[in-house]
Amino acid sequence: MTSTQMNANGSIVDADLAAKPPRERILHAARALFYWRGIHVVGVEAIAEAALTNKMTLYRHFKSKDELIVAYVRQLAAEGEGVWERNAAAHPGDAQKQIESWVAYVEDIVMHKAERGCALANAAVELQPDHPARAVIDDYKQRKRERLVGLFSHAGYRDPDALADEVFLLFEGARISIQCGGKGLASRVVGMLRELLAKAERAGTHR
Amino acid sequence: MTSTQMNANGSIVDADLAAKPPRERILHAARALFYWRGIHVVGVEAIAEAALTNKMTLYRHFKSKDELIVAYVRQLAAEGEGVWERNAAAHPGDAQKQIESWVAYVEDIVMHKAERGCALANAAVELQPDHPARAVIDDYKQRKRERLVGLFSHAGYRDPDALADEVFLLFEGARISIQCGGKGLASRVVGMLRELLAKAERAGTHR
DNA sequence: CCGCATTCGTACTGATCGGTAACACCGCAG
DNA sequence: CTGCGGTGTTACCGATCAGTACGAATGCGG
Repeated sequence: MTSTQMNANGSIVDADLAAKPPRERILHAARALFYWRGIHVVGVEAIAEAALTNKMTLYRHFKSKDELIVAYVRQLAAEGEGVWERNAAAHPGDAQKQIESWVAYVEDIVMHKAERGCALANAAVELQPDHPARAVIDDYKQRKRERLVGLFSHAGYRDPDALADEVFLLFEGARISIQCGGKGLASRVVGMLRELLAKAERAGTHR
Repeated sequence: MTSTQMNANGSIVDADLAAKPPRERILHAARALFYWRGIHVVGVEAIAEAALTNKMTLYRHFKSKDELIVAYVRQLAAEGEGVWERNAAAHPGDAQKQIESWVAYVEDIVMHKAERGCALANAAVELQPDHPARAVIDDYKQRKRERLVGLFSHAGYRDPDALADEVFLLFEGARISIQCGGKGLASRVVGMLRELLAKAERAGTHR
């Protein structure tokens, strides 16, 4: 985890960024600009500039802007997977603890991060369905739902599929609602998730 | 309600479109192209062409592309409001029937329309937070939630605010999930809504 | 120290963007 | 018929887009 931050203007605040290899810098800059400003409104020149390099170097590492977009989306998906794996490693065999940890993670996301919503969902909105990055996004979202199902199943919930659907949709709805309507609505999703899980657990145990 | 349709390619299939005044045609074309392809990737020339006119006429009716975007968003919001008002007029004083009608409307949306998600949410994703259209979107989403609260309140549900939040987030999550992951997940939202309302109603009545 | 391959930066290409100027055209009122 | 507002057409503007040619700089093995 780096200490890199970016304000809404897109200017990068990262002291040790210059020390990293160019490809990493470019991906880093693309990530921030794509997220905060949008994929199609950001030109490759702006990305190269934010990465403390130039357009030529960018095209030496990425064949085209589309390929950079795919790399951007892949990076996001890989980080999301990493969160799940670290969570599983932190509480091995304890699905209930993993769930609680995930809810805390969601709380952090909704309250302090993701002020522009889910980067992958935003990318899906901006990209045509046949764009190669869309497959990455769809796979990630599906795998995320499957992880939820597996978690709820292991934790002994009744009907883990339905529970995962509901949790998934609530989370997605919260993230998309952050940018149209503010954080107030989305911040209540954590309480809803906790209550939903508590009720569902009872439904599974008092059979 | 017109019989206008548009395929994913953006070609307009509307016989009596040529008879309408230019401004209406332009808005009509912009709506389809903005929704299916995205706001920033569609140029004004393509819009004018789809509207069976040219760029000059477009700029005679809209000062700039940004103003056209605002008009596009306003049109969407106005239609959404119209649905609510017609629903209220169809079942005057009967909040429960209005809720059921709304759920059926959601089912229709999720199952047959909105294959690219909510047009207003997509616009919010594409536009910067300070774009004038964003205020229209935020207002609409907030009013929509307030309508849900009012409906649930009149129908006698306990804690209509919390219920409206949950319903709202589920619906928003379903719409954003249509385009990343397919219709399978989103189609289950209707059952979740009905079950959620049934449970909440019981909670309000067996006090 | 030199030689060489890789990387970098300037400057460019053709295309397209949003937006405009100038003018021909059409229908309609008088 | 003449005038006139709205529409259509063509050409253009400066800016910016994705992508590239090519020389300058650079690091590194010898």
